[in-house]
Amino acid sequence: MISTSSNISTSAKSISPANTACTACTNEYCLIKKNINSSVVAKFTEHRKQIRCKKGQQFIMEGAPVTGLFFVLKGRVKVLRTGLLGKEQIVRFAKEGEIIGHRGFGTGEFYSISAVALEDCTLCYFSKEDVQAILQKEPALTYDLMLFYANELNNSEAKVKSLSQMTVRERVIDTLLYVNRKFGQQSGFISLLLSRREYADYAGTTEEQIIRVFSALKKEKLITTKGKRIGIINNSLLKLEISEHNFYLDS
DNA sequence: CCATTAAGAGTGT
DNA sequence: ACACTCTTAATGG
Repeated sequence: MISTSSNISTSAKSISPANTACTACTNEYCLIKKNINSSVVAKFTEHRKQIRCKKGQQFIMEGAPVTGLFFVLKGRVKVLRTGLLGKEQIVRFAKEGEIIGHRGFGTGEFYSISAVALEDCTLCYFSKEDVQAILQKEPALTYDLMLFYANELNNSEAKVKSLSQMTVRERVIDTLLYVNRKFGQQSGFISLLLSRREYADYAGTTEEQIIRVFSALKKEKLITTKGKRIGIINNSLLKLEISEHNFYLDS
């Protein structure tokens, strides 16, 4: 994808000009950015740290003590819980502007989830103490966070239902629609690259089942695949198939 | 640039 | 779940 010219980029990455202030941030979905006009929030953001994360890198470890809160500035992330025999259950996927690690607040001393970068990411980090202080002082921000929590709860309830009441095929379709809705398509394929294994970990099945359902859907001309890439051909038919479970949408 | 290897996608049992 | 083939991506000269 990238041209063959080699040594130009080597020096660039060690420089860190990019601790751009939140005021200059282009990320309109971020709760902090949304409330940046408050002077209290603006001051709070001075303590922000920016972290770069390579693809595959884990930046929150389940069971580790809670130290702070992450916002995704750029890139995509998977949030997961590890089950009994190291089997991982992907709880959700996150993109720009989303919050990771928010459950550790209040009584929680330890992270209940792990988070790993699906692509090269840059994250914004705030310490637990800073976040707790700002939430006491800034109702508008706290309210926005509460809305986020409510939405998260709705999603997780929907997920319980999908895992307990849907067939494998329906869960796979549900997963495809979710990822497609959230990340969209680019030139006919879902813009987020996931392995079959990761689809399985989200849908609560095995890799083999995912592959089989995918090839069935492919035969039925509902989707198309090219390597890891998945394209949705007939969105409305797919929706129809799970409509009796009336999933109401999460973003 | 090509050759070798490793990783992941598919399929049958 | 396992074994196997086939395809694609990564590595190294």
